[in-house]
Formats: sequence, C-alpha cells, structure tokens
Amino acid sequence: MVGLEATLPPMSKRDRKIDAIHAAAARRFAERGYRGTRMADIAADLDMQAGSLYYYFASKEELLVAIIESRIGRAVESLRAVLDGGGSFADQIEAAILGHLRAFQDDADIYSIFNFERLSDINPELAEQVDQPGRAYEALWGRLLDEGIASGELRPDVDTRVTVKAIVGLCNSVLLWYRADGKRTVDEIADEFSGIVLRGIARA
Amino acid sequence: MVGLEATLPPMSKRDRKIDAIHAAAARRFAERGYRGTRMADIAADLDMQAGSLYYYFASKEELLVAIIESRIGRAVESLRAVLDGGGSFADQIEAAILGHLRAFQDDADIYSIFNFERLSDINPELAEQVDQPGRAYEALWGRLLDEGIASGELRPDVDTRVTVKAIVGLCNSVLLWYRADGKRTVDEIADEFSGIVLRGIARA
Amino acid sequence: MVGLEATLPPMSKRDRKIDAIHAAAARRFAERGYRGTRMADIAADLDMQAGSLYYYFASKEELLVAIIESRIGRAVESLRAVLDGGGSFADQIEAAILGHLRAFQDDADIYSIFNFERLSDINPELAEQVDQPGRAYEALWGRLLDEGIASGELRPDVDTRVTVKAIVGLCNSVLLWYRADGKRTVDEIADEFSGIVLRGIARA
Amino acid sequence: MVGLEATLPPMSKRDRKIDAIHAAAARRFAERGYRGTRMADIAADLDMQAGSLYYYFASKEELLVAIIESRIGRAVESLRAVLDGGGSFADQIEAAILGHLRAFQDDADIYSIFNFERLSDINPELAEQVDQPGRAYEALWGRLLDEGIASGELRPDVDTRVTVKAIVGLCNSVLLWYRADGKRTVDEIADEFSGIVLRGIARA
DNA sequence: CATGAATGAGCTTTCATTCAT
DNA sequence: GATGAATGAAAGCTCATTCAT
Repeated sequence: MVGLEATLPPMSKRDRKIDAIHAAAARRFAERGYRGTRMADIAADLDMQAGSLYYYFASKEELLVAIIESRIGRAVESLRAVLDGGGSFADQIEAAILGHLRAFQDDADIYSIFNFERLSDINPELAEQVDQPGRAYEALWGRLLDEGIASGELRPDVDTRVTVKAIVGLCNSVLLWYRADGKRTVDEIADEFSGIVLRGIARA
Repeated sequence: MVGLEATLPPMSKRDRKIDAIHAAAARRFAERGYRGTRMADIAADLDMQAGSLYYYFASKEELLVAIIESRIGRAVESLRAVLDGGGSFADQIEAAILGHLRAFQDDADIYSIFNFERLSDINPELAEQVDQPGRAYEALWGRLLDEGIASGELRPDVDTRVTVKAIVGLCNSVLLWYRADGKRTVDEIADEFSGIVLRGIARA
Repeated sequence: MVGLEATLPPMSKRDRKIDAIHAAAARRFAERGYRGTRMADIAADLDMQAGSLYYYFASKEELLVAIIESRIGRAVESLRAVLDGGGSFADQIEAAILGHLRAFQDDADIYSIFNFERLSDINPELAEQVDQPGRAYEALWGRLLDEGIASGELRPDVDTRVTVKAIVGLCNSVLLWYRADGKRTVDEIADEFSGIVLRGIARA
Repeated sequence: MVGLEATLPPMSKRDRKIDAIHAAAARRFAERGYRGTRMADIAADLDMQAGSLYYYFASKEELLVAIIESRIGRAVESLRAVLDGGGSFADQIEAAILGHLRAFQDDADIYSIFNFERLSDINPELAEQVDQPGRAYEALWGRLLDEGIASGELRPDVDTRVTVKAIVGLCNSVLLWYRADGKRTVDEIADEFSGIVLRGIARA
C-alpha cells in the first residue's frame, strides 16, 4: 500500500525553502511571540540574512499570515476528523481529546500561535481567520455534548457552554507545559484527561 | 467588625500614584503583552507623559517587576488560604477552585501576566520569582490530591502530576475567555468546574 | 501704519521648530529631491538626530505633505493677487510675470517641489492638491489672454492654451538656473520676460 | 536614394539588447527619476531578471552614463545642425526651435533626464558631460542672437543671456506637459513658440 | 546568457530613556 | 513632580549587486 505522502506533488526547491522558513518562523513565534521575534532570529536559524527572507515574503506580517494559512486547513481537518470517527459517546470524547493533543505533537508551534498570540493586534482579518475555525471547533464539541445529554449518557444539568470552554481550555493548556522529552507521552496525558472529563460529566 | 483595609498604613500621594501606574500598566501588559505595550500607552491612560513614569520607575522592566512583586504576595496568600480553610476533601477542592477563579475577578491582569507573558525573555530572575510560587501552588495542589488518595476519597490510579496540571490549566484557561459582563459569573464557572473535577477524579 | 506681520499670532516654540523643519526639509527636497533626501540630512541641518524629527512628523511623507499644505495657500494667494490688481492688459501681464518670479525669491524651494517633484509617485492625493491650484492658475492666465483677444490688444490667432503653457513654463524654468547671488535680479528677469511675452503676443 | 540607416554598421545581438535596455531604462528614468527607478523595474520591462542586466552594465550608474553617452552625441549634432542650415535670421530661429522640439519626439526620455535629473548628485563627471554640451548649445543660441543684433534684425536692448535662458527654458518646459497623443503636434507648438519669440525679440 | 538566490549596506521608523526647564 | 524635547539603539524593509548553476 502506498503512503499518502506519495500522492503529494513534488515540492520545488523554492517551496521547500518556504516550508523551512515557515517552520523556523513558527517555532520562533511560538517560543518568543511575534513581537519578540526578530526577522534576524528567523534568518539566523536558517543561516541566512534577515533581508534574504524578503525574497520570499513581503513582510513579517505576511510571513505570519502565510504560516497560519498554510496550516489552518490541516488544523481544521484534524479537528473535524474526530467527529467523523463515530463510535460510542465515550469513544468519541476520548478520540476527540486524543486527536486534539496529538495535533500538538507535530504542530505545537502553530497551535501555540493560534491560542496565545494576540493576532487581532497584528492583523484583525487574520484573527478572524483563526477565530472562525476555533468557534466551529467549539460548536462541534457543543453538538457532541448535546447529543450526550439527549442520549442520557451525560448529566442533564451540564452547562455545555462552560463545559466546552473547560475541555478545550484544558487541552490547550497542555501547550504551556508539555515537552516532547518529558515524562508523559501525549497519549498518556490524553488518557488521563479523558478519564477526568468523562467521569466528570457522565451521568452518575 | 473592622475591615482589613483599616489596618493598612495610610498611603502617601506617591504611593497612590505608584498604585495607579501599576494598575494601568498591568492592564496594558495583560491586554497587549509587555512588548506590545509602550510606555506612552501606560502614561496616556494616566494623562501623563511617558517620561514622567521614570520618576517612579527606572525602566519598563522594573515597572513590570514592581507590579509582579507587589501582587505576587497577595496571589500566593490567596492560594495558600485555601488549604488553611480545612473542611472535607471535596470542600477543599471546591474552595480551591473557587478561590483560584475569584482571584481573577480583581486581578485578572496580573494573573494573565503570570500565566501568559514570556517573563524569562524579559528577565530570568523575574521569571523565577513567579515560577516559584507557581510551583509552590502546584505543590499544594499535589499535596491535596495525595491526601485525597490516602483518605480513599480519590481514585488511587490518578496521575497526580498530570492532574494538577490539568486542574490549574483548566482554571487558568478562564483568563482567555472570561468577561465580567458575560453570561456566567465566576462563581457559576467555579461551581461547574468543581463538579467536573470532583466527579472526574473521585473514587467511583 | 502697522505691518501685516504684527497681526500674526505669536508662534509657540514648537511651531517655530516645525517651521524650521519645514524650511530645512523644503530646501533639501528642492535641491536633492524627495527620494534623494534622507531624514538624517534634514536633521543634520538642524543639528538633530533623524529620529527626533518624528517628534514632529509621523513620516517623511507627512513632512512633505505638511510642507506643501502650509505653503500652498500662500502660493495660490500670490498667484491670485495678480488679477485683482487691475490695470491695463499690459500692466496685468507684467504684474503677473513679476509676481510669479518674485514668489520664487522667498519660496524657490517650495515652487521647485511643486513643479519638478513627481508627487503622484509619492502620494496621489498630494499631487492632486498641488495640481488643482496649478490648473486654476493656468485658467486665470487663460482668462487674461482671452480678455486680451476680446479687447483687441492681443493677436486673435494666438493659441491661448499653448501660450499659457509657454508663459508659465518660461517663468518656471527660472527655478532651474536662477541664483540669488547671480547677475540678474528677479525684477530684471521679469522685465525681460515681460518684454518678450508682450511683444510676442501683442497685436501688431 | 539610400537611407541613412543603411550606412550604420550592423548591430550584433548584444548591441541590440543593449539598445533595448537603454530605451527601457531611459523611459523609466524619465518617468520616475533615477532614484525612483529600480533595476528590477527596467528588467521587468524587458522580461528579464534584475541580475541579468549586470551582464551588460556594471552598475545602475554606469547604465545611466551609457545611456547619456550614447545619445548625447546625437543631441548635440541635432542642435548644431540648426546653425549649419543657414537662411535668414528668422528662418534660423524658427528652425532652431523646431529642431529643439522635434528632438523631443524621439528622445523625450533622454532630454528629460538631461534637463530634470540631478546628475551631479549621482556622478559629477556625468553632470559635466551633459552640462558642457548644454552650455555649448546655449552659446550657439547666444551667437545667433548676437548676429541678429549686429544685423539689426533684433532689438539692441535685448539681454541675450537672459533671452537664451528664456528660449531654451521655454522649449524644455514642453517636456513637462507634451503628450504625443495630445491636441497639438510638436510642429504646431514650435510654430506658436517661434511666433512669440520672433515677435518678442524682433526690432520693432 | 540568464536566472534564482542571497547579500549587505542604507534607509525609515519606533520607542525606551534622559534631561534641562 | 512633570513636561517637552531630544537621543540612540534597534528593527523592519529595500534594493543594487553578486554569484553559483
């Protein structure tokens, strides 16, 4: 069986470079913030001069926009994939939390930017571009919880709005402390979180 | 009964001004970040000139340090107060969560800075100054959970390290979406959170 | 009799500084062009640092705009004053040419910018702001010539459009070579020009 | 009768390319100025990359120099041709003005650069290289006027220095407003100008 | 010959900070 | 105490220029 990667179009040298710049910039933006990152920092990570980045991007802001636009699709898909999985209510919750945390494994940088960068200060349209999938994601969680209430698997007195914020906030908080070389794997953390959440909201 | 305020020493005009600067700066730092805030912004909020702030602080960094130092004590106390409260395990958990969120009511700015500002980029010692109480706070939570396990009120298979991170991260995530004029009060949110956490970790 | 200057409001220190910056910048822009002038050049003329100029202007472009806006009124008035003068046709032509050239004595810089700087490349609205009085000025000349034809003082076969361009272009060309310390005074040049123009277009 | 072109040596491919670059650069320099023109702009007009221009020129400045040097000869010749024409005084004036304006038809770009670009800022020797023929040209005009005075065809009180500046400035001002697709042809403009100038300076 | 990629010097602009008044 | 004014050290960005391919 051929892997998915094989179906991807071959990348030009330029595209590979752009990808590398994305990666370096995303890492810096995630670590030091957009404002705390100098073009020279990103360039240095790639053994380039700051001015050379402008061969690929018109501005620091456009670089940020490009990063987000190039990844936001994947992020939304990865979120949506959860629901398509089907299975029991508990399975879906578990899968959703696991999917959420696993997305951080490859894309911690971009999710950190999504969640903790003040995008509306930089570019309001960009903020909206990120907020919208974020709201859609929360809506998916809301529907999942509503179904749980309807099916009786979830306590009927659960405040779904607050609970969605709780679950998503809980998962995102992992970005602030998780280290790939730490004691817990993402899967272990997801497992622990799922336990808390499921018991926490399940019908007694 | 005499209020606590009455016991505070009278504030000089200078001290009141310093307090006002703290408040304005904390608000700005929380809203736009340390780097995204200009001295001129803070000054403008107080109808002053940027240069005038230097009569009270030697630098922007020192202003940040002063803000944190002046409030970190209160923050730690408010955290520690929880444990001194005594009561049942469930009561303590509830009180701790409620205390955590109520602290945000008056000091959302400072807690936002504590949690989301990259202090080590600005001043490593400052970061340590904040991290230490943060770790102490997590240690208190850890002890609370350990006691719960010991007393049998908490599932013995709970991963306390991860669970502490979960509870604290859950509570802190409120800073990212809570609005004083929103639909839920802090107490309602705390109640919902307590329910999830307690059921989520309690012995079946 | 009190001079007009006496009625001008006293200038604040800041306004005087702004005026000095205008003068220095106008001189540089006229001599080296907008693009060929560095903020550091202007600042150096005033014994300042380039950054200090930004205490008074938000950008180099705004500085150019401010210069033009602060002087364009005077320029238009000085042009319009010619027609109000009345007198015979020949007197008016003479007065107009003299007025045109005398305006260069005090404001050669600004008129050089008006005439030779490519303003639409820098700021299209600014270009329009300058072009409009320019067109109005040419329209005044056109009316003057039309009246001359009507009154029979001017050859009826004169192509007024081209002649207006000729007179204005002739006068403006002085900006390219006139030096205050040169052999001819502005009044002498104006006299010579008037002679050529009047004989050149007068009815035989 | 054989055309003049036929006597020119055949141009190599390289020479044709150089000519094309000259033309593109001259147009850009004339339209936006030397400083306002990027090498990339010139290259784009020729469907090339900026770097490729350096196969033909060592620098932007050298490109400007090359343009001027390759055309200055023709310009001077075209000016000098006027005097060789002979004919009456009036005929010579008319022919000179017509020749001046007709030169603009094919070489408006280069004459715009000659007249309005601040060459001494870019390359003092270059400026001298252009100024010298310019002065020679004015000297030719001066001699023509002197002859006119001597022969009695010209008013003896004419200030020839100023008058030369006037005539040349008048003609050059056409560069600032003439459009090939405008209402007047170059010949019509020249005719109008000749009329003004001749009557303007002729003995009564 | 031509290009894509990179450089590095130079410019505008920002902003924390200083200081005479 | 406070201000207006100025500084100077970044930082983002531009662009002529270079060079391996």
